[in-house]
Amino acid sequence: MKETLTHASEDYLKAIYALSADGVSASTNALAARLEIAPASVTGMLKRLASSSPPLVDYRKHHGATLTPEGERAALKIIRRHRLIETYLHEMLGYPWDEVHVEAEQMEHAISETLEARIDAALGYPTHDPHGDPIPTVGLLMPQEASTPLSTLRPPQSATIQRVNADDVALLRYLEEKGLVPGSRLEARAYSPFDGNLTLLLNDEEIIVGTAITRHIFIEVF
Amino acid sequence: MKETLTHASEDYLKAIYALSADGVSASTNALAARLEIAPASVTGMLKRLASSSPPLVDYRKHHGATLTPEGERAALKIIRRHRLIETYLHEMLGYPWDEVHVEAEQMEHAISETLEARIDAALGYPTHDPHGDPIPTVGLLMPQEASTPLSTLRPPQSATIQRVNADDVALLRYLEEKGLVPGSRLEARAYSPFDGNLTLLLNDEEIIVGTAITRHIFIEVF
DNA sequence: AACTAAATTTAGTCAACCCTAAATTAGGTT
DNA sequence: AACCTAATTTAGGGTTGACTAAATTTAGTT
Repeated sequence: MKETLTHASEDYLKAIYALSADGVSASTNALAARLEIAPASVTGMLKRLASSSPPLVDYRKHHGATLTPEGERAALKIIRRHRLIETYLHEMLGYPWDEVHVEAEQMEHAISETLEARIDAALGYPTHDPHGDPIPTVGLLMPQEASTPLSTLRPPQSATIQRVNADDVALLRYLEEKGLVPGSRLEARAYSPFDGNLTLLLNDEEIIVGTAITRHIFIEVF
Repeated sequence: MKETLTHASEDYLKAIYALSADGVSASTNALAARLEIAPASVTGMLKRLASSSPPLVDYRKHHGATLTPEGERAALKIIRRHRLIETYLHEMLGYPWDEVHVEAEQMEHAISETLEARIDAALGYPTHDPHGDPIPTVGLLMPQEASTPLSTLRPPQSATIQRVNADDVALLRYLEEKGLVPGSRLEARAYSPFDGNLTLLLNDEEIIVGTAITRHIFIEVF
């Protein structure tokens, strides 16, 4: 029951987890796109993951894959590790938030359970990573939290940024510069229909952001 | 010129570095024993390392391998990384010194140059790891330091422990418990010939240690 | 110089992952 | 119901890095 997974398997499980929202299976092509490998390679790996013991995915030809309970546990374990590492790099080593993802992507496959626990403790058992994503618990439960896209905010509503969902380094750098990071408070001043631009009051400054940005930011309205 | 090395290659280079003292080549069998793989597998890898561009080892059939300048640079890079990680785990995350090696063995293949530099800075540019081994410089020079085995100490000499050369977790744990760690001062009280036992004064206590222990400890006499 | 034991290499396999190109299937449209 | 396209799988390869068993080389001993 303790067979160590290969790096590639771990990456697949993470990707399947990310692509399959409530029961919807992750398609071969979607996985190939996300992992930047050829679709044919995905087929091969899905077969392997499905025929391992215990099986980590349920795989139906031409219908993609979903995680088995074991597969989901494995996925959550890696996601937890990834987010703890991101948080550690950011908080303890001064890593800029746009760089933590790439580094964590490598490290998550290389640290022991022990180190994971020490990192967790050193950080004071954090619940969210630098992008605002929830960190799965030690028991491997993913905290579910409602969140609304910033694109739905309308004057005169106010909100706090909860989570920023983006991989693009340039975008992250831009967002940080503007102060569009988890925890920031903002107020909608104007909304322009058709283009979806929002005028926001943030740190006493007004900024105008389009949907290409507001799509990636999730908020808690108050 | 920047082709990334595989994990296995890095492990081989480290092993060859460790086994080849001044020009002496590392034999196939010695490498196999150290890496815990079959000798035949070593032959295959040595050929690959020798025929890569640039070649990382000089390999002569039946005569083992030595590192080329490129191979040595690569080896020192990994050793530096390994020792920085060991030091970090020990100093910043409270890892016991007997556990740092195993963890670093995995992590050394997974961290970026950037993270290496941040770790180095966070530690204040340390020169030695928790076992007292010198950390190669950023310029990849290995500090050479003379050191005498504790087994050669004789009453009434005194010395400081400089370095402890052991992988065995149980031994390391024992040594730490007794205070036989780098930096400790000790004084030889008695030496018994034939069995080589040394009676040492250490932290106001007398302990008797045999050659199985004194062999692994290196000192600076004063 | 011949023999032998130890060290090393060759030869043949295997598993994990990736690839491209060709074949097939699913599912929506006419 | 036949057809087309997009999604997917099959088929055939390639690389890395390990294995075992058999063959060979080296080096030490007689």
